[in-house]
Amino acid sequence: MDIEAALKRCPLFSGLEDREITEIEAISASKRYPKGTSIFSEDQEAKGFFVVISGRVKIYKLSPEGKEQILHIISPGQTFAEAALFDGSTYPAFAESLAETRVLYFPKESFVNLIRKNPQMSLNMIASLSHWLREFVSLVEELSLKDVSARLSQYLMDLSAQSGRSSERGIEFKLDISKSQLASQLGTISETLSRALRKLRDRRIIEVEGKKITILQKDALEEISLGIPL
Amino acid sequence: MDIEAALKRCPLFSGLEDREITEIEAISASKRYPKGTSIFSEDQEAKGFFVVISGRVKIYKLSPEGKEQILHIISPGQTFAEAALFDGSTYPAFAESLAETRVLYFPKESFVNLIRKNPQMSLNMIASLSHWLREFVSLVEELSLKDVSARLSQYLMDLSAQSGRSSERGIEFKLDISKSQLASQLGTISETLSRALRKLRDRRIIEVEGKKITILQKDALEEISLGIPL
DNA sequence: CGCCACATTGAAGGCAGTCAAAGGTGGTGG
DNA sequence: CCACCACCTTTGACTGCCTTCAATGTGGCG
Repeated sequence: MDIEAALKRCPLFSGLEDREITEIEAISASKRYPKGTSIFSEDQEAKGFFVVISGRVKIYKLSPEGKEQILHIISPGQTFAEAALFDGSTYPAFAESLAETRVLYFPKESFVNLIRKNPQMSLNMIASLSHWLREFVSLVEELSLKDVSARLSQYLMDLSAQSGRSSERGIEFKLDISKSQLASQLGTISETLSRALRKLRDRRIIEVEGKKITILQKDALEEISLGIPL
Repeated sequence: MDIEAALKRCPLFSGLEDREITEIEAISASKRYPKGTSIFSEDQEAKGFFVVISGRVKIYKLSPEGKEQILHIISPGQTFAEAALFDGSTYPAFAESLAETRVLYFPKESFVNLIRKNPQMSLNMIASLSHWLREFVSLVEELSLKDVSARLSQYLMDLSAQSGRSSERGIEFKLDISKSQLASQLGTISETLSRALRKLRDRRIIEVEGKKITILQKDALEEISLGIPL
């Protein structure tokens, strides 16, 4: 993955001149993290923010007992920890690479200056933060108002819409993370996720083969995702 | 409550000239909602955003079965629905007045123009969104990783820090919303909240008299809020 | 081939939600 | 001023979803 290509398809930098992109690149530092490396920890001082070039990063919280709640998984071209630069002085969660990952790192000071000088970037930042906010509203809604089956169904619907391809049996796609990580993202644990998947399988709504999922009854899955009782 | 006073202590407009404040006021419309009035509904087209002048507004989600999750309660001087203007075209939740409420309403188009022209306001908006984001991270953490007692204790600690006064028995303050609304904000229902309060009372950690709370053992309350088992 | 992390399944227990009923409170109109 | 009513709050009994604990299965990789 090329650095400039990643920057250009990053919403935060869209609508900028090549000249400006070059300027932006100039204040950044490239960093590399092997799989499973901590990028920053909760409450650590927020000295900069990140753009993922390749690999993937999970942003998560931990309970005192060690249960993990994934807030978001960041893919190439996406940014993270922007908000930490503008409110408070620490990162609000943990960040860890899920695979070998390359990022661009932007030190707080120079990036804030850049934004001050560049109205277009301000607007992009507002759009980006607004989008994050909407995602968090969804997450809160799901955690508070829906059961695990509904959350799982929603996730499967979303993933199928974005990476599914129809086969003769239904819509087919692969989970892009391990099932225990998926459990963390859905606010539950792997045992419960396993049982929820099995229930959907037993009712012939989906098929599961390792990471491969086939949606057999899209309508039924959607109903469950909306929280309509079984 | 005076309109100009409310605008001036609104973080979104801080650092602006009086001239600019006047300009801002010019594009807004004043609206009044009796207690319990819907201001907008989920999925309704987002045509503007709001500043609360007086009264209070709850932003909330509803489950299909009618359970309510309050996302935030907005007090005078605070804004809401800004993010809806910059991502997607609909409001992501419901808004309803908790008391007789006056707001300033800013139509989307003219407000977006204002922001485009005013870099300081862009920065304020970024700060404001970043702050919201941090609050939502906390909410997700609490809902997913903490039990009702911990969430309640956290809430009481926060409220006591902001409006408590020490008496001879402990730190005293009043709940600023009804207990059923508090339950909704904590992601539970009034029966469960009632039992959680009773448990704290039985253990002589707090005293409860209607809306009046006295914290007798701050240390114990803090431990519970951190999720340390009883 | 054997290890190790991931995944699945079963049994048991707990926290919180549901249902139902009784007590309390504030506001309104007679 | 008081009585009534609507709404909020509390309590009890019960249910159920999810977690915990424990054990077994499985697949990829050195």
